[in-house]
Amino acid sequence: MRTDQRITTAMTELLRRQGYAATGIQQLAEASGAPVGSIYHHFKGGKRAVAHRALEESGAAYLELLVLLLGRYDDPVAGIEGVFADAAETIESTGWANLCPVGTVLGEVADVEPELRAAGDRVIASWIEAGTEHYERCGLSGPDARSFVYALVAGLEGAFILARAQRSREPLLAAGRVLAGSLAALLATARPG
Amino acid sequence: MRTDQRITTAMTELLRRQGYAATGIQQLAEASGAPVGSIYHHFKGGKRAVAHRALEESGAAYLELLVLLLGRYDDPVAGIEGVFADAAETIESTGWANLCPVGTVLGEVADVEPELRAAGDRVIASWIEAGTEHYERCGLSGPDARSFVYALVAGLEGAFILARAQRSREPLLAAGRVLAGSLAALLATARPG
DNA sequence: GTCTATACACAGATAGAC
DNA sequence: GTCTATCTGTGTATAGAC
Repeated sequence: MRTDQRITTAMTELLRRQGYAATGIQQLAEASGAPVGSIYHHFKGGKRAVAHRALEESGAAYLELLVLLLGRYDDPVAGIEGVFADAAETIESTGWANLCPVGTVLGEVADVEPELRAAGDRVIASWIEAGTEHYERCGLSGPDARSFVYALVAGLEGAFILARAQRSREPLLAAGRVLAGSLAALLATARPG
Repeated sequence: MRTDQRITTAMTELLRRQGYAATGIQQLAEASGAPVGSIYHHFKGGKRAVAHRALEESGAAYLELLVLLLGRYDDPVAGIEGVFADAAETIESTGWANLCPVGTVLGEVADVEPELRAAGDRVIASWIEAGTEHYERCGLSGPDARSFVYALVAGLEGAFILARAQRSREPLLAAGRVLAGSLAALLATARPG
């Protein structure tokens, strides 16, 4: 694997576990196997630039994953419960590590790192757009689809936090159940009968 | 105001804005007006102890606030939309600062600060318990109430992140709309007719 | 209980040999 | 493109005068 890719991947993992501020260049060097000088060679902007790349990469990966997971079932309602159940299983099996560095980092730096906030903004916008199209194809109106996707992403990110804090799958399973019910109700009114 | 209270209050504000790792003792001293030595005098455990206290205090404050806001309307569904609308207005008027230091800090330190994670766990448990009782009184079954409260708290925390990242009220308003609809559906099946 | 000075480790970043 | 040594600032924490 190329050096810059190894650095980005290591950064993603560190952001997941401990966030942006607590992650040091030295630690990144150890985790990636690349010496400090190499990091600055590949990323002129230093730590911030590496994090920027890591957010973009994670954002794109989750965009693919989300669409894949949601489309896995014929029934959209089952798809929602499936996504949350999968997340619950994964998060426990990783020892309650965060699944999404984007949410963690944005919560931490949105007020103090304009560049990273803007990168996260673009990532989230891409999720909302793709999700909205997905649920429009399922039969929801544009506004309903968009609202539901915001609730879905917010519910996922929030439930990640609760699940990690409580070391329990319950927050994810509960949020999935409620959002699945919500989608069922929206679909029922959208295509009555 | 007492010195230890000033320190705790300043820490809460700093945690909100920039999280735990990025907040230094020196910065806390400046923000609180108390010199470094006084911080260590009042909080033997240093930075971690101050953050611990700040989380407990914020948790208790939000417990009161949440119950107050939810009970403000006779109609529980209107209460949900009211909470999210209020949050949207407040978050914008503060320049997109985080409203809840608990979520931010937990996302950042859950894997690396066991003491703070445990403190946050207790705070969240207190929210879930109080919220569950509230919605049981509204007519939901115990399991439905508990699931809905998890979805509610997760939706709030997640929407805070999205709203700050996008500098938009839309995530909060959208999540509120969806969760209000979800509660309406749950109430309709709980007390038919 | 308040405040200053300081110890010691480590941060991010850079220069320059290889 | 890789790696080492190092610069400068800041981090947490403490000792001890007041």
